[in-house]
Amino acid sequence: MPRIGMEPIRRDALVKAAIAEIGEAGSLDVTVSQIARRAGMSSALAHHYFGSKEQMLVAAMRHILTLFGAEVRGALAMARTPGQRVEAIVRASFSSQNFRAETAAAWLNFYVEAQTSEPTRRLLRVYHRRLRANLVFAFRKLVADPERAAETVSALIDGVYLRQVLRPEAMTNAEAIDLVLAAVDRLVEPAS
Amino acid sequence: MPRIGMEPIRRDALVKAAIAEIGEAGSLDVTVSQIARRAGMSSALAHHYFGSKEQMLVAAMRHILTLFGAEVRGALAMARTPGQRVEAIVRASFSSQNFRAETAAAWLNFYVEAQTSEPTRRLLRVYHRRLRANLVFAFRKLVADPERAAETVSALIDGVYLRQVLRPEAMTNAEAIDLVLAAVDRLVEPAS
DNA sequence: GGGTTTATTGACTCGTCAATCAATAAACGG
DNA sequence: CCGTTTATTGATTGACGAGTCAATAAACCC
Repeated sequence: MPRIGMEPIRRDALVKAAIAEIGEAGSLDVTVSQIARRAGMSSALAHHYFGSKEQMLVAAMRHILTLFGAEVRGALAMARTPGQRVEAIVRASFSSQNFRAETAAAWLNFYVEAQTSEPTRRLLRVYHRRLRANLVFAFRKLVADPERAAETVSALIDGVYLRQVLRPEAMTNAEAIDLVLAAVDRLVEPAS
Repeated sequence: MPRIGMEPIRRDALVKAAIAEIGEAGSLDVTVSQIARRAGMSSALAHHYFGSKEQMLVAAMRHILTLFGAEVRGALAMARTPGQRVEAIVRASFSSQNFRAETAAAWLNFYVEAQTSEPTRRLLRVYHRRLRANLVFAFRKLVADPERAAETVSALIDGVYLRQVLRPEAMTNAEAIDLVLAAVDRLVEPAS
């Protein structure tokens, strides 16, 4: 049976299965067996390709961050004015792709993991740095203190996500975008 | 050896030990044995008084929320104007008591736990509701849409906490208060 | 002061789970 | 073709941890 060149296919399937499983369970306490079963293979094979559970989870996280980064870049490419850049970032952050209970759950758990796993922490910091840099750049022409504005908006985004975990029914992604953009308006207007 | 009337003392010691242990580990994956040892007793005794690990963790969380609620109430009692009420809530949220890496870590883990534990979820929702009600009341005389302002500020507070988990050195509690109060000013000013 | 209640623990059970291994088999390469 | 590499899994190991239990003993109560 062994067709060759399985490695990338298997790894990919495992990463996707891991994300689905984490989202569904709402926790990182998912077993390698569960993930492997969902990806259609034995747990032994999962270990064969990833070596350890931690490395598998890091790969899953990297995958999510990559998708997210691509979405932000795509939205930014369309923006012409500084205001549009901020809006693009906010909209990408709450795209229906990203703003779902299971994705929020996965994020939350990565934060927890980051407290004890150095690679995870590094990855999350990279994401933070990028988001922040994008926001600072966008705010540079809009407000007196772009660093502070960027800090405020990114904290606000994270906060809205956190609430999504606890009460998924409380806010749609359109409402989330409204809320954050309204706050952005307030941050910007007084300076103009 | 058995002095009587130990129950409240033991329960109290366990709750405090649990919080300390969770904060130190940065995770809810702490064993009952660890907690019990820190509290100076056997794990069997911990089970005797709490029945299960979950109940112990819920008690720990309730304790944190009680302290937090008391602090907010105390600060609110001193406030005379609506603006002072908002400020009181923000300051209490980031009091040096609360705004520490280990407390933030405990919070974060309670959010995770809430995804699978109904009692935990209930408790977190109660906290959210109270904070929100306090903010809405304070904002009523200050802005056109107090609900939205309350939502924005509480999300902002949660977001700043979340960042504290990942980069405890990035922000002092004074800076956190500054950041949030500056945003509050922006939310309020345009309406006046 | 004997029976009941409360405090306390060491030892044990029972699950679970990450990780390893040995075995099987197909594909590949010269 | 035959030796090596790649794919794959069932079975097993080893650790760890929640919860239970029986046993000990002090305190309390009539």
